[in-house]
Amino acid sequence: MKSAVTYELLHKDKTTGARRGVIHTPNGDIQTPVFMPVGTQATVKAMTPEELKEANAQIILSNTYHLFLRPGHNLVKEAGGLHKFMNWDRPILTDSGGFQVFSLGALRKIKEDGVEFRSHLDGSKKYLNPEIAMEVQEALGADIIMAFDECCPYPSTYEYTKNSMERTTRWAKRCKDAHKSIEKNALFGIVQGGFFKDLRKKSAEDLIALDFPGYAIGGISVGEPKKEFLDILNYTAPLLPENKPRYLMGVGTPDYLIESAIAGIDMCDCVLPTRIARHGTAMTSRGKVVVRNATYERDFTPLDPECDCYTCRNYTRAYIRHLINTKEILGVRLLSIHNVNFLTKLMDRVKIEIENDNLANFRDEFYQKYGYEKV
RNA sequence: GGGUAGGUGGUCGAGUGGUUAAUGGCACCAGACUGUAAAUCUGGCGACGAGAGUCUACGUUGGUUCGAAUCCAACCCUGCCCA
Repeated sequence: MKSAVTYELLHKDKTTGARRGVIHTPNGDIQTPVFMPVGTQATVKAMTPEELKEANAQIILSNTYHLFLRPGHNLVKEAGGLHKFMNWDRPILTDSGGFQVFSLGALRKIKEDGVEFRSHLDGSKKYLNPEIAMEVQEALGADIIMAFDECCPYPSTYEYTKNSMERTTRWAKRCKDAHKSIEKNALFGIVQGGFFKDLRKKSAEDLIALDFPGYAIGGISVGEPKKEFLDILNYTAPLLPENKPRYLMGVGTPDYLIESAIAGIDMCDCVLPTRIARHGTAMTSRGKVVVRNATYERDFTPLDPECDCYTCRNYTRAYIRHLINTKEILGVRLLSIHNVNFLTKLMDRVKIEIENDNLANFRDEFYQKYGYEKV
């Protein structure tokens, strides 16, 4: 049976090995490497689908756990699926709820069969396991769905990480067995193993044996130093099949996105651009601009002089600072629009640099301009 | 004119003899944020000082007391009620 999602490699950067490709999905093609904005509750906070398209967002994320609690996957199914429900006709990826096993730490209990949650909304008991995560995600109807996993905290012991990783692999098998709508959505496996290379290798091997149509790396970018992040990323990414999409979960910052592409990653997602937008910060070609700070009170220039997004074409730092400081909704909207644009444009640039076999140079230029230190 | 309630740090407002440079909220100033429990959270917020610390502060002036934002007196100002 044909997988819902396939990967086509177009070009490999000769200096780094970064991959320029296309992911074919039921709702259209995705040019990679790609940054995917996160819309946990069936909306990328503060942005309309039209604005996302104008920002050249090719695919967005949504979340099993959150939609399971509210409004319920059956309601979304009744609405005609997530695409129709939220008026987004491009690809969607749903996360499995595995990240909530991590982020809702105190509110959940992990067992072999699955995870018992206390709802963060009302404290009621909820239950997710591989089979339920599949049922929910199939009802939502995303193009790419994720295996139910556990994302380990940093730091975790070897023993804890090993047990967790092995359970995640068992869960992945159960997800695969439970997954029915193979032609409608592709199920990706998630490599775990924390910060231990032998565990990463074992996880990758066991998951590859299960033959998923795509693979994710989970459990990094969870608070560790950048050096450790790069170490595990650069070790793990090459373990994954060449002919399938590689997805690094939860990244992130501009430098991490470039490093990910260099490591041979095709897809990344992150809440960061929209979250820091809500908290008053813009990502720009010259580094972070905390536009709510007093220094921008009389700065009548755009957020980023090199940006041509809707926000930068029309509004000044001083005005956006005023909107943020007066808690006007428009401030959050304008910053979100800009930040998502910034990252999608960054990835557009990365694609061109890969095609020109120039990604390594571009990274160095970018680091210098943005103000990052090389690790 | 009489009565009454009150005047506290940028602001609103606690405190009614000592552990009070003075609770809180807001405003303001920073920081954090990476598969979203996040339009959230953390810290700072009298002056000088790197710091220990020093100084100046609760309408004004005087007084009581070892010690006062807190008690007393006079005065100034504000709200409300009565003339």
